[in-house]
Amino acid sequence: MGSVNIKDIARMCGVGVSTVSRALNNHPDINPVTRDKIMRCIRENNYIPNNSARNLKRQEAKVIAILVKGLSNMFLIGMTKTLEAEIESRGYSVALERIKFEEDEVDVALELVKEKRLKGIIFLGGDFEHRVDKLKELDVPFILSTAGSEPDMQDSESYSSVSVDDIKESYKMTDYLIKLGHKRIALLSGKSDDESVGFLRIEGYKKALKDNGIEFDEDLLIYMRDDIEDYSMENGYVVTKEFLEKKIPCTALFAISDTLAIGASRAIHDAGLRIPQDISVAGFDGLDAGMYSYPSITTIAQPGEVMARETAKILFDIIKGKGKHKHKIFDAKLIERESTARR
Amino acid sequence: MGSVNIKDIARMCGVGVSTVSRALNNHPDINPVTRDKIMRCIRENNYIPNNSARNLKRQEAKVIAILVKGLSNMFLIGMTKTLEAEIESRGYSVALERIKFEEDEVDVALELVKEKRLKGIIFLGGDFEHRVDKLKELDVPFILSTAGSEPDMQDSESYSSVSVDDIKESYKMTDYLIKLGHKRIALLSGKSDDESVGFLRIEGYKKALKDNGIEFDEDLLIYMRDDIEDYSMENGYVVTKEFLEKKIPCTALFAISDTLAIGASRAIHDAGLRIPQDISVAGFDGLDAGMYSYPSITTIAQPGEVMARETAKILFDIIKGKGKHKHKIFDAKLIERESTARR
DNA sequence: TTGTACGCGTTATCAT
DNA sequence: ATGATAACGCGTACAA
Repeated sequence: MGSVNIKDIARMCGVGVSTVSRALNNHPDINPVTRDKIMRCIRENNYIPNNSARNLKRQEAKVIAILVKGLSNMFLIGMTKTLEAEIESRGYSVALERIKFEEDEVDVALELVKEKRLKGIIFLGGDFEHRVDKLKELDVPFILSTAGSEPDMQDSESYSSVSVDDIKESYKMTDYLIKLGHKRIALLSGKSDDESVGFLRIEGYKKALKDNGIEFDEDLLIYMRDDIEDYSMENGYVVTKEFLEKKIPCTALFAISDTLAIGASRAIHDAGLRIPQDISVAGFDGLDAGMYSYPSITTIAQPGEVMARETAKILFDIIKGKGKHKHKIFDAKLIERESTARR
Repeated sequence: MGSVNIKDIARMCGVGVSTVSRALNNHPDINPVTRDKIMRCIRENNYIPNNSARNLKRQEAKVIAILVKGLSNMFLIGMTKTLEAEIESRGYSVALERIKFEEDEVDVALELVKEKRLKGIIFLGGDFEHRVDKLKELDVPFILSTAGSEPDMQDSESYSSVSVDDIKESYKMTDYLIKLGHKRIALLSGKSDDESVGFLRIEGYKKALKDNGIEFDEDLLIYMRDDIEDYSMENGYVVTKEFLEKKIPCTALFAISDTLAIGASRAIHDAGLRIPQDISVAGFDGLDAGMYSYPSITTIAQPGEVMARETAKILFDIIKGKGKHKHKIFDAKLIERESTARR
């Protein structure tokens, strides 16, 4: 009784295995009567088809994999929801896979393609700086969604991408803060060795400073710690606390994620400073968490839903053969909230 | 060139498939020289074994599945991390599966057992009120972790469970608020038809009121909306806003999750009320988010890490045959923070 | 130490 | 409409 299989069902119903298979996959050419008989038998015996065997044998699978880098990224989780809906509405199913920070998303993808006969892959987050060659091994259509928008990656015709312009958006926020009268703006960035999103947002920050005639000050650059979870509130709290203890003068802090900004805000409160009177705080992403914070966090809101829908559209166009690979960049929106004020 | 398989590798190396297989799974009895030759060939040709075929053939798989109900539950995500570490440290690998709210976790489990030859299953969250019979179909050891601790489920000897006593902990918080002088305490609970955690926490709340001679007032019971994501800040915000507009007198609000409490806090601010001076707010779970909020949220902190470690321990004891199924209940800790004050 | 052959549970092909 | 049978790619007993 370890496990009942298709053969057992066939024997019990007095039919061949292929008939059972037909019933299972509601094939057209099968007598409705036998079909019902078989289905009843299946239910009565709690028969569950073995997916490994199915995947092994099946030719085409109508499955799209979504590979998310990091499970705790709320922004990506939100996109996942939209993506799932989009994919399922097209009659495909979703294989959601979570990639740990130390894992290589491309390796996982390669494995998954073999295992599940995927029709397409969506990479959510993650950085692909040095993996472009490896990506080419993938022989199914794939799309990089909200990965760092490095200019040199926009060229390829072998895959698609959807993202915001991290440099531009970071510039936008920095410029906004400067226009509010801030001159000494701390930047709470990624890990010190980040060559993707974190790096790009630093670039935008520097560019905005330069265009406004403000000199870049290394002391105002705060790096995320790599012994604490990436982009966590805790990380934001800890590094901001350390920063504030150095008493480096500044009137604004721009964190490259809302979660970091929330942690930073708390550290600022704990230091006896008021937001935004003593110091303005800004984030990035447009998470709900920033909106329900007190004070609510001024942020660069990425159009997650729109991006997710476009991601699905591009991918399916390619799968259906009615489109080439595209590289699409979306505008994010600066949302002014309570955490920033004129200086 | 769609895909290179083990036979191709064997042919290219001039060896038999079993030798390649041995190299892959670093079997003991294989000549190191041939082994290296094969491994090099494998790398050069980007050969990746097909997991479906492996799962199909393999007898024992050393895989534990973690089935998480709802991807956005921060508390469960935290537990997942600890669980993964515990499982991997024992030489097993993890199959993490996310169950949508409308999906049946038991069905998914049943399927997964067949597909991956699991050694054990950990259910994280979810409610199993009416599925006890279905659970019995599972022929691998499993454990319910932080599912609602219904008394009648503690009996079974066919599975384990780890949880907090929801009634007791809810009682604890309610009693704490009462002792602070609050008499009219709003309860922000689960969906109106919740028969699991939400229901139990209402029970604890009612019991505390009764023991303190306070009459239960239906008007103070706020239900989560089911057209907004469960336990989200947005849900907490919306229902609290509606509640406040009714002007029902109350001096404290106890939400059955920290995320709900954060949303509620924002609604309270928006209504022009101060926390905790005008109204005290309390949560449940002990999330980081509540700690970094301003004001920080008084909460019932579940010992997530300890529970996760114990979950792994119990499960592996059973797998190794050196333990019976257990039902363990942990104490949660009331953490006083800024959001509650004496009346 | 290495190779051959069978079987895992299913779907696809080809008869009937 | 239905049944027998050959794959799918791999691991493993068994033979060499």
